Amino acid sequence: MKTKEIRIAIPKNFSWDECLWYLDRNYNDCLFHISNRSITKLVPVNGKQLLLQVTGTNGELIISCLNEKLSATDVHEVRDHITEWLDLDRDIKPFYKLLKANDQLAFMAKAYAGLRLPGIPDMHEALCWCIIGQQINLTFAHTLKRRLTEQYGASVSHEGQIHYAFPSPEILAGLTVDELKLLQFSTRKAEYVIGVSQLMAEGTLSKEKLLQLGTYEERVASLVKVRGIGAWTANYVLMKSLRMMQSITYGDAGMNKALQNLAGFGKNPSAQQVDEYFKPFKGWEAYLVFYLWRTLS
DNA sequence: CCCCAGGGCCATA
DNA sequence: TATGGCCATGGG
Repeated sequence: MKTKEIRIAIPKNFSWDECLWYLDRNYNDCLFHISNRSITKLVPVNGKQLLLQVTGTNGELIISCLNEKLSATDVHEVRDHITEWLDLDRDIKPFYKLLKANDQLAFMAKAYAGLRLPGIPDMHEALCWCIIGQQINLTFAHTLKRRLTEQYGASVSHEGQIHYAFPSPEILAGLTVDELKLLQFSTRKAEYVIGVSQLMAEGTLSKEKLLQLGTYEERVASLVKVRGIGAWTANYVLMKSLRMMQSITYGDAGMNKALQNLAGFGKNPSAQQVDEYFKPFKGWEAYLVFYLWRTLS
């Protein structure tokens, strides 16, 4: 069943080890498996759930599909998906130049050399993940995500292991608050997840519609109108799903903690303080947030 | 027992 | 507009 391997050349300033380390750090994520320096995950392509295995070697990423034969179109889509997921097309050298110009942050360019910002291409998944993660610790957030995914997500079994995809908007849109409370969602989280899923299932809210809005501010404003989406969630989603590099997750507990550790910030810095600190990193704010998170693990 | 976690809504003034 | 209570749960 194994199809021909797809190979993607590894760009400069990319480290597969850093990528693996970050994705595998401590939380037992339910949406991929890592073993032997390979990541295996389900990826929706052309209406199919492809079980892809990605391995980094010297100079290239090798991707194979474990459960389907790939058409030429599939191959093209897979290549695009992986490239976007791992942010392979970005030249991050300018970011490192900015890091090195900052005494407090210069160490990151070396310590985390080649670390890319992994995305969440599926905006529905990104939104739900944010809602789940609001105001609770990441360990419990991952527990909730796992329960939701194992209960309602599509799955593919391969060599004794079950691989899950995040549940579709249509499935979650049809749930009741009580069904999610059984998984230990709070009433609010349940309402938000169902509400967002309904908007996405009916097409009122979509990545495409968001992309049609020209500016960053318009996109934030559009997202924040939705119940359950505040400034933090909007920025997180623009960062991870639309890959907007100017995203700053204002109020983020992790980011604040890192700024406290590295830059002597107080517990709850204002948006203005954060903006001031980020000012030299124009166009790379999302990467700075991500590297700040990296210091916490 | 307390407080805080990769927040956001809602009531109140 | 600003502030405070509330939410579910686990860990320190």
